[in-house]
Amino acid sequence: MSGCNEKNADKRRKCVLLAAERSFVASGFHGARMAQIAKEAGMSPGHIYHYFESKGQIIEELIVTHFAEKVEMVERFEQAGDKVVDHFIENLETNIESSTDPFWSTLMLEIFSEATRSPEIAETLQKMDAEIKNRVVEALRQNLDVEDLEARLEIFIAILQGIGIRKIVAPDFDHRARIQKVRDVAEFLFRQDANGMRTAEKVGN
Amino acid sequence: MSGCNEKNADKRRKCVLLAAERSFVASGFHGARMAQIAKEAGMSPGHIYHYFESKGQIIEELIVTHFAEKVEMVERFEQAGDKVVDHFIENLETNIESSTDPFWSTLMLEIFSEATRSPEIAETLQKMDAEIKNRVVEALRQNLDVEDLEARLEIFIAILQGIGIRKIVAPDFDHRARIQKVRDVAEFLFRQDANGMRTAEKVGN
Amino acid sequence: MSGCNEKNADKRRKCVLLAAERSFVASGFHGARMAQIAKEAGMSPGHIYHYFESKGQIIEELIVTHFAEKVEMVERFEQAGDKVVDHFIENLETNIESSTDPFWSTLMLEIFSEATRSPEIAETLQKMDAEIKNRVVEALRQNLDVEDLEARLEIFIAILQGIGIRKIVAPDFDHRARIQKVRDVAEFLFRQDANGMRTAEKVGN
Amino acid sequence: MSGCNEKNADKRRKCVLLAAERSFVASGFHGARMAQIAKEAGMSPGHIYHYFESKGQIIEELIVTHFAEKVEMVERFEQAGDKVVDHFIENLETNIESSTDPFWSTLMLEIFSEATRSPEIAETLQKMDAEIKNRVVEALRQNLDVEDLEARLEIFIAILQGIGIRKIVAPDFDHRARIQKVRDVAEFLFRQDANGMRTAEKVGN
DNA sequence: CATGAATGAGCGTTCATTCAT
DNA sequence: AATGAATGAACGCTCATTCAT
Repeated sequence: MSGCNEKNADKRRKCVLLAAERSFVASGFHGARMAQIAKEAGMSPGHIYHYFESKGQIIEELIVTHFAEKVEMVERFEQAGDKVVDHFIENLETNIESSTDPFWSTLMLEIFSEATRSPEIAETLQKMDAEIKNRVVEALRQNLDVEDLEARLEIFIAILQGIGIRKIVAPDFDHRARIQKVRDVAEFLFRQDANGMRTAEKVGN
Repeated sequence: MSGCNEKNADKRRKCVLLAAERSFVASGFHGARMAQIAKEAGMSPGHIYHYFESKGQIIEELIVTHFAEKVEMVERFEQAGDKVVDHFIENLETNIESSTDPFWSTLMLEIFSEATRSPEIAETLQKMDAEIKNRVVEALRQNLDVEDLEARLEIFIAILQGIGIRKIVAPDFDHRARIQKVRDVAEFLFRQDANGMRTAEKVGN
Repeated sequence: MSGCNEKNADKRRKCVLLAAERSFVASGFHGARMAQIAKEAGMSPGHIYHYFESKGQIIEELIVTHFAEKVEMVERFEQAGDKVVDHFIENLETNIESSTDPFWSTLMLEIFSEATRSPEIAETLQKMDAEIKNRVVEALRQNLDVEDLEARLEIFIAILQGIGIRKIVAPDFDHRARIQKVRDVAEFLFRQDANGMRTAEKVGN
Repeated sequence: MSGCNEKNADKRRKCVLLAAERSFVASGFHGARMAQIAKEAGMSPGHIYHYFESKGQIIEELIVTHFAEKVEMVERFEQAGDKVVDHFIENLETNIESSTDPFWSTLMLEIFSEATRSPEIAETLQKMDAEIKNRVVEALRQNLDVEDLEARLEIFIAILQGIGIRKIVAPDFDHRARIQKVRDVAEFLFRQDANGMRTAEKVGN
């Protein structure tokens, strides 16, 4: 389909990863054929094995790469100092988009699905997920109850991952409305006053 | 393993569906073998084709069945009249549990994953999802802005589906804390005062 | 080529072994293709895997079977009591033929060749060879020096195995002359008088 | 591993043959990969095709070379005049060793094995074997019955080739004992007195 | 002369599906 | 209705060989 006329070996390798990614999104890990990936990468099936030992290795590398990108995203938050929450909510749309574009959603679905039956992939997944969460908690902790923060973050990540699924299951739904609502929930979850004051209100009831 | 000595044809058929379900949860749609399903159902591989035309048909039927169960759940809500939200939030834990137990999560993950590559399954999925959402919106609409309600519901479903993933990715996280936080968000999203009064508060700011 | 219309599973299995044997003789262990074996056995390639786990398993079973036949041959000797040597030399031609027909020679060559690089096959081979030799030594030991007997037997087996090769390398050589000469050497090696007493007796002639 | 920094084309060519030989002994004709041979020869896989048309050609040339060495060995016998047999038996151990060291045995096994499925290799093998035998017969004929001599030689060669196999199949057997016994058989086969005249002369002793 | 990236036919094997019984 | 032996197309992967540089 697309090919890639790079000559540099590293770039050719990256080429295969990109081709594999496209194939996996289109057909799933099991559905995508090495021949399809090869065609997509503009090389022969056999040559892929110069860069990767097996189809499984390509999948694993794709997973690791994807999580590394998420970690980078988190690192950008960390640099926001005590304005983390503001920075986070301001850039919510971008973050949601990067976490849930159909491409990644589909890939993540494959990964999650694969994790339910491959202990190795499950372990990789859990480790990476834990690292990201810990870093975010660290960035957000400030003067808040860490345990409660973790729970709020857990739900927020559930929303992000759930949104990825929603885009597949309900592709016609107005995505701007979706994001706006996520923003409301994010404010509810992370604004200091969102939790602190709520209790007070309840007292008022 | 389990088998099923039913003689009635319909029950034998259901037997296959249950066996397939167990196999799919254990090994995924692609990983589960017809031979495995047959063994689990206590019949020969060939005989499954008396009840189903193909493996794909079994999968499709399983999806339809699963959504029919969700519809039933929704119908129970509908009978709660104007106490829908109270009823819904009171039973939140049960609902979350039934929507996200590992068994269903895994199956749903398979279904979502399959939907990304099978247009027929994607269509089935979207239709059923839309029906459920419409029914819930209908039950909840009362005196609220329907468009906004749809968005809030969309996010809430995203949370439910996301929680299913979270249980797989972060199995060690305290699930009670997770549910408690979902309850908070549900209250934030659906309590009349949660949105109506919030505005007032904001005005107060 | 030949096929085999057996219905009995055990016989179908044997069918595959025979077909594989023919294929291996014709093309070697590596040269023979599963498709060729399947065709020869009169079944589909896939069906072979109902009877055997892999090509390697077929090879291994063939080797074990072959050696079992050799052991049976040895057992017939054991029953000859103190007439072992006479019985052995009288039936020399039959024994040589059964040990060196082109079919077995070729197969053994494959086995030996394979043994040089597969430790498992080498071990199987060495164990079986040792068992056969021990049994023969036991049968022949009588009142003779066992150590020397072992050496003579070793050379005799070398001749048998060498003859197998000769039939491949020098197929035009008069085989009767070959056998006659082996008989002379066998007499030289195993007749009680052949070593030690020989000279004296022959003098008596 | 070893490489070879020769610049002379002919020597580079020989380099490849030696590398191939080592690879074939280690992994067999089928097991050895062109890449392995290339690495061993210290050049690129592609460059091997400057010297050889194919892997098969390397194998064939190796066989021819090996037999040429045997011919040289025979030529040294020829120069011994009427002391051929004495010379031959005196040097028996050396000859056996050079004919049956594990390196050559393994290679010969590969060659014999290959001959069973490649008519060209079989023909080459048969021609060279015939030439060697004829030359030896010529050297030994003296005053003996040629036909019988050929048969005795045939058996002796069978022993040599069989011994090569024995070293693989029964590596723990005392090799000195093996050689001593071969010497006995060689004397039995080739000493003028060994057949017919033997008895009388021995009496004379 | 020399490289090594690239090819692609072909291998062993799997498994949804069929069909004789 | 029920079996399970049988099929065969298609997969992931290998490796002798080619060829642009």
